[in-house]
Amino acid sequence: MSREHIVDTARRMVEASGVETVSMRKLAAELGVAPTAIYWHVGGRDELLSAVFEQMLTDLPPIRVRGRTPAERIASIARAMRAQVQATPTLQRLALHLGRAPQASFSGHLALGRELTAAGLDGPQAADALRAVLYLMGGFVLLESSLRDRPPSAQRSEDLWRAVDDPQIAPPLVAAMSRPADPDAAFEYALRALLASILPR
Amino acid sequence: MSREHIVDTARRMVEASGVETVSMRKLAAELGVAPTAIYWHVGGRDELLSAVFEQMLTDLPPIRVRGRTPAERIASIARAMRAQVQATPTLQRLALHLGRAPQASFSGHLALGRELTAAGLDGPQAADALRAVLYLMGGFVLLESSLRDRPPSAQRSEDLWRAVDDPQIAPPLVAAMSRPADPDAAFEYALRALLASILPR
DNA sequence: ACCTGAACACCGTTCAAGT
DNA sequence: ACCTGAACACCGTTCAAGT
Repeated sequence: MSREHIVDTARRMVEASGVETVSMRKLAAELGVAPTAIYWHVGGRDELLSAVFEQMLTDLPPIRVRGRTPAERIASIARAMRAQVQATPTLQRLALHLGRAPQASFSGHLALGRELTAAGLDGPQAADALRAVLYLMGGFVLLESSLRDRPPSAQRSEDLWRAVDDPQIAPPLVAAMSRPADPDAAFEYALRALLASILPR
Repeated sequence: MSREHIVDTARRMVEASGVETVSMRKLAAELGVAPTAIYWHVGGRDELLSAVFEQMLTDLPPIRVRGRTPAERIASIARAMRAQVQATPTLQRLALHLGRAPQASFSGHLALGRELTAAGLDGPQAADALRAVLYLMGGFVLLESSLRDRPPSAQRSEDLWRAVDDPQIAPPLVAAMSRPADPDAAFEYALRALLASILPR
């Protein structure tokens, strides 16, 4: 019944069934202990979740940079960050819940900073570029996750498009929007478009 | 004690203090009635919130399109959508909670479809472009809102940057990242960069 | 038709009491 | 030092009973 054992158990529960469903009482039952015993070792619920978050952070592998040109290397970082976020949905939900989203991806921020410096960008312009890439990546994964763990009653954008009959919109466009999006392709498209405008050539 | 009166009261409460804090019991107290009376008129909590969502949707003003060139007009739609989302944070939180985010911004989707058609784009390429703009806009506002209503304990990305000491990152870039971001400027920057690559010229 | 009251199965957290 | 039990102030929802 150490603090370590409690945090480990909480982490297993969070990873198995999500942040929301983990309660102090269920955790206590899992530990075979009274709910109030937990408060002696860790603080309240949010302090416990913070400890879980910190533990998961240390297990995060570093971001690997690939490619030769600056555009390739920056794109590879953005892809790696997105992949890491997608591979650790629980960590991301925790980060969001605790308001520590920046910390969960900060090693990627630094990697982007290094590549932009190497590409010859500097100062406010480099910061604009860095933030643009971060916003694009972060926005994408946030959107994707909010689409993924939607409630059962959720509507899909495709279904709304299928009912569209607007003479000012080309029918092939309506047809294309009525098919499910390929998020990977959409991300590649937007990322390339952004980087093409951002980087000096 | 009509269904209408209940939904109106729930809406006032949601707008005043957020989705999470509205409970059936508090709403009942506000109505001067037993909690269980609500169930006769509307269904459970989520059905009630759906009714509030639908009522708020009908009050949404249409998206206004400005500018002469396709790039200007598309940019104006993206800006208007972002402004509308920012002006209706309660509606957006409701949409997210209920999994109806697409519906909350669909008039903007259609406006983009019309402008891309007018710009001569069509089929899958137009759909790629449309989705890229939507993802950029949606991602931005999601990120901004998750930064805005962060818990009191939240860290800011600027504070993390202030502690950075990496010889491979130019000091002026570190300094720029240590200052708070201007979200409006970042959005304009990313939007322009994206549109410059997307639109045929 | 419409509302109440009791009840069920949950929450997080505090705090005095035990060992 | 570490744990329990009772208690407080909450949840959403069901359902028999009242008028």
